[in-house]
Amino acid sequence: MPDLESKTRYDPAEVEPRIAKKWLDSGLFHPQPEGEAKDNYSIAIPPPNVTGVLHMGHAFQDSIMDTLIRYHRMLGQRSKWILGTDHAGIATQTQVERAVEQEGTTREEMGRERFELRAWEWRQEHGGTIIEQLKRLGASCDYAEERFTLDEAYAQAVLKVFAALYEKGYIYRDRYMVNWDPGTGSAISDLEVEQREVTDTLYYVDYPLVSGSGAITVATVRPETMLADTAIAVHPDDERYRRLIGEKAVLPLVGRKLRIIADEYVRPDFGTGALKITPGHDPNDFEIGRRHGLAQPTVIGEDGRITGEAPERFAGLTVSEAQQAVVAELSEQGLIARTEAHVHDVPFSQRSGERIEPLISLQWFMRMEELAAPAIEAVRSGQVRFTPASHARVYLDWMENIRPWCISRQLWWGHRLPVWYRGAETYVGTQPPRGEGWTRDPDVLDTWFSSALWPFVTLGWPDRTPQLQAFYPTDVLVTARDIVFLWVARMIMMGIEFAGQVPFSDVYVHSIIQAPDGRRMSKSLGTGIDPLDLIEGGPRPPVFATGSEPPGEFPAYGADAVRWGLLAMSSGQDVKFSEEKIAQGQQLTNKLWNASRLILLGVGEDARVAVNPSAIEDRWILSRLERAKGEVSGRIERYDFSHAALGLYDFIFGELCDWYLELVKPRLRAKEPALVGTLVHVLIETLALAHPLIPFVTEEIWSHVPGIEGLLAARTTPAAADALDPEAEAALARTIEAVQSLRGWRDFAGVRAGVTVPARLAASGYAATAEHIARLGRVELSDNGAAAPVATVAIPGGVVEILPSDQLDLGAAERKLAARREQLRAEIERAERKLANQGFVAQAPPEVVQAERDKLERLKAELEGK
RNA sequence: GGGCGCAUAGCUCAGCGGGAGAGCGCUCGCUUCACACGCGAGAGGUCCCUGGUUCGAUCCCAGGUGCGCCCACCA
Repeated sequence: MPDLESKTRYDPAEVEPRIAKKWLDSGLFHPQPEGEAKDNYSIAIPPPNVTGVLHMGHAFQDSIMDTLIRYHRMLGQRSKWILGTDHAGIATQTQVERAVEQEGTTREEMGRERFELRAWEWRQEHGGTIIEQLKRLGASCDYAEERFTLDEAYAQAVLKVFAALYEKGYIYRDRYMVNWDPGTGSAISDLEVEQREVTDTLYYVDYPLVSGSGAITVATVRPETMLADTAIAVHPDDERYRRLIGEKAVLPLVGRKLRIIADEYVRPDFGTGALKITPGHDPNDFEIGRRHGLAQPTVIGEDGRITGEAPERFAGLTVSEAQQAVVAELSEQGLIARTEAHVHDVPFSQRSGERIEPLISLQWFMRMEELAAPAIEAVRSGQVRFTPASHARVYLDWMENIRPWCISRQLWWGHRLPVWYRGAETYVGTQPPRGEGWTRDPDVLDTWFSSALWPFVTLGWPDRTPQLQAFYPTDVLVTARDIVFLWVARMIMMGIEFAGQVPFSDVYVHSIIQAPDGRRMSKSLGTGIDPLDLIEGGPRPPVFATGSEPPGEFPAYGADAVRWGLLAMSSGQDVKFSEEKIAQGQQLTNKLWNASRLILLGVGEDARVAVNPSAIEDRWILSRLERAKGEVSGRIERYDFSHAALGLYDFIFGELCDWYLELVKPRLRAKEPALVGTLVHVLIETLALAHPLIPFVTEEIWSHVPGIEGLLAARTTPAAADALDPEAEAALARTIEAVQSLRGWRDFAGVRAGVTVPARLAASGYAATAEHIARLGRVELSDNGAAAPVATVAIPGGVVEILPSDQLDLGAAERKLAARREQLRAEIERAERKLANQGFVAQAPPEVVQAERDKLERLKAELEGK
């Protein structure tokens, strides 16, 4: 145990690892699965990627969840934070592929079986990192029941769900237009596609008419796809082309004859008003093609190269090579009428960053309407609430227009589809089919398919486990908005369908923390930081540098400071990362540490005395503490973490330290028993109040409080709340204002810091606090009625008259006083004008009018005093 | 093309019908026996613009400007 007396600074680096171990050894984070979910409290962590490392978004999100979990645990609820990791199909497979290539081989060379083994090894090597980082942050997860989405039991549950949805007819196989990601060599879902603005060349290409009478010109940004054109479309009402409908044109370079068709989809005002139709490589053309019964030739393969369906000279070229070749040939033949630059949105893969190649592919899909219906109702009815509430509408809009989900992925790392084929037969089941000659589908499921089951499969579903009984449904899902559709919506649907209840009653959508320059935090952009570098000290990336200073290093702020700072940053909006807030958190921990030293070293060893407030300031701090408890708790419960954090800070700095501890120092030196009781009580309650936000420093101080046993983290807050004490609050508010006025006057009048000034109190309402005013305002009060005051200081309820003293040089202050008088006159005039306004006096609420009158009186009194 | 949000002190942000606040930064003064990662006192703001509602607008309404995000298959 470090020596309280010698440590004038709180040292998180020494304290935090020690405290973390204490918590882990205590078993506190692993609740027994007892009782009912409605009485217990649980949160399922959004499972981080198994081989990932903690980034700022995690640290932020985990600070929020841990605050909630610790808060509810201290309310006496059995609280479980469900922990685990996600296999993260594409992300992990990509990592392993890279590692394998370093070793001089490739995924293909290794073959599926060996590669999967290598991936499991990779998980062994790198899978524990993020869990250890969570512990360092102080996250009170249930580490004893860590789950993984590829665990045997989890995998079985996934297959069971797949088979059940197949039985219901929701899951089916189809040849359909998909988003092909050439980067990962897999289809991906609509949600994994992002639109990016791109400047392309728009080519105007002449397609000669079969009739020989000229040509029809189409505009395209993808000339290479013309190799798969099957028609030309115009708008039925377009006068320019009406006579051509039904005629044919020759597809250049290929020679195929294309019918000219009419379709309302075509926009007459874009390009030439004639659109080439490529059903195999464009989602819109695909639909048009279906309407008109067109063939769907494919000239771009899944490898991103031109296929044999195109003329031989193009086969094997990459898409961009093919574009060059096609444009060259068209130019040669004089078929490119003109070109222009065209800015438009183009789909890219969020996974690989490569441009999506829309193509027709045989994939597994899932129809969503039936599952969506009750999930829509759950939000409409308020069974699931979003915070901020605006997200509910976005969710509903998306759910009401939900489309089929492409769930198969051409990867090796993941849940392999429980589907086998034999000739024309298809078998779907959690166990392999009996009999010979079956081949299993090579594809795996979209990672989000298994994530969608997270809140109940982690608790043992499909078995009816005590865990499920005790902790499902969970209470709140804490997430960023970028995965509301990908994950949250799907969890709600699957939870209702398979676990029979919504998976959580609240969804808290938190802000996204951006880099200080407003860009998103990203390792590749150099705009990210490792939270551990903030906690333990580490390099400060250039974008985090302040001013023109070189970036240097982060100090070791400690986990509490990082947690508090992140909470203080949170809001409904996206926020820029602010190191100042972390620093403010550090100040708070240090302040609390030192305030506790003052108290604990002051009260001595056997200090547990009953709370028996004897002085007005004791009543005041108890009342203020009660208020702070109410505010901080209320804000945590409303997911308003920044105000919870700032409210705590204000109480500790602005009330406990700045005023109460200063007020009671003389009594503390005298070890007045009544004070000791109150002080220790206030310390204990403050630690408990602060613990969910800054758990380490509070737990450490807790262990120094005499007579205390057990962990603060395990303490449950006594229900009985002390009443507020308005009288004491009002008395101290006056006292504080009076002290501040005196200090202000001193500074203003140039009184040296060490000088105590003789004065006379000519004000009512200070019977209990005159001594405080004298000490903190540094005046010596007397009732010397004879001396004429040399100055007066206005305070609530009267004035303090400053008496002559050779320590004072008031001539130096006269100019300043004149300025103050001017200001007072102006304010008086403003107030008088306002009160002369009949509209104001007649229509404003009486208390507002009265407040204005009081203010005028005060101003006048002060002016007269000067 | 739809939808949402934000513009307040040098910086990051609170506030949201009755003459605006915090942290950091800045200025001045303090070895006041818990803390100089501290204490005390200050300076600093046409609360984006234009109209409207109101006795009164930073706050409500309308329009505008600027910035950001989400959704959407227009070559």
